Amino acid sequence: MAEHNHNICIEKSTQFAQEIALSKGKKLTAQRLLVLNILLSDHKAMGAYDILDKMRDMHVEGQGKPQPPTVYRALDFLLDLGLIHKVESQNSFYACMVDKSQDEHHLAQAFICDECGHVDEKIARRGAQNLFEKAASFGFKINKVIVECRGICATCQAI
Amino acid sequence: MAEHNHNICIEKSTQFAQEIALSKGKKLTAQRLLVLNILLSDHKAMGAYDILDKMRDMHVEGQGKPQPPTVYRALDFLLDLGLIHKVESQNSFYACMVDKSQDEHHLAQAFICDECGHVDEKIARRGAQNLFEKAASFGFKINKVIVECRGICATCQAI
DNA sequence: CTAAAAAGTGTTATATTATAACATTTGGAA
DNA sequence: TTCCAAATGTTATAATATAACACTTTTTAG
Repeated sequence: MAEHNHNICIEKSTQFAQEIALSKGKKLTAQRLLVLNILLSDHKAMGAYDILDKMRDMHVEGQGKPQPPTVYRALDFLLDLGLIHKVESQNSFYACMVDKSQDEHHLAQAFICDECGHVDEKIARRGAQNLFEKAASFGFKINKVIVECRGICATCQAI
Repeated sequence: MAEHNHNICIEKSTQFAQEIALSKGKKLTAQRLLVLNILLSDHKAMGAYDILDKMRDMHVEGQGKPQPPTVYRALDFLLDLGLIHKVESQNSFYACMVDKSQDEHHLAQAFICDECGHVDEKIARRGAQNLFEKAASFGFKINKVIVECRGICATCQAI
């Protein structure tokens, strides 16, 4: 992965998350940042209860352990801001990889490895345009598009 | 909907279902046909438990009422044969609308109305090709593609 | 500054979606 | 006809997600 400096990736994502939250009058609280950082720690899709387990592992003595609503609230918040996305076909979540300062309303295509869970996210301008045109041809008004490619990543094929 | 004769649609779908099951050495039993017919009765996506409720409504006295595994088994069977598809983004199922005798390995694009649940299914040749090429460019091997467009159908917009 | 409102969090319980495990029945093949 | 494989019935439970309400913290208006 010569092209991906992950420290910079995390730093930039966290910083951008702060900015976008502020710009929408929202607060990126400690809990929300924790969930984001768990998802940023590698580019793998994780289930809500896996995230919850990580939060519990990290939890400070003397406090109750986090419960499902805690993680789902943070996930909802991050989804709203577009900082993470859901893999609908496996009920998992991953940190968005697109620099949204460049491209706020993109059609994301997720390429999810069924071996290791790694997610690559690409932008599809032409693909989005085609879908919107096709929908318009029979009067359908699209609100949201989901494109998920399930398969095996290059790394896992090499193993 | 001048273009869609639904009686013919159901008849053809049921007949084709029989053929494809036979050709794969499988049996389209009464239960499986019941689930398929429930989904064919209109082109709406339904949850597994909604289907189960319909099966229970129809159930004959003197027998136990069907349980969740019953409907999930039938759904799995029909999914395997490509006779139905799952809407991953809402855990629902709909009867496939494509004439698969013409086009067995298509990339299906589902257009799901969030008002009425109606599903239109289109085939995307070019879209599929673009996705496979893009995946190949970074060594990703696609096994399955999910494309779901959520929005409002022409009929519901007119209301 | 302070009271009231709003946003966020903690906690318990429960809803929704899906499957495991094992017993029983059915429909053909040997 | 007996045996095998496929299908079904049944009970229990796993996995995913949210409702509801109490409490705390932050923001805002006066």
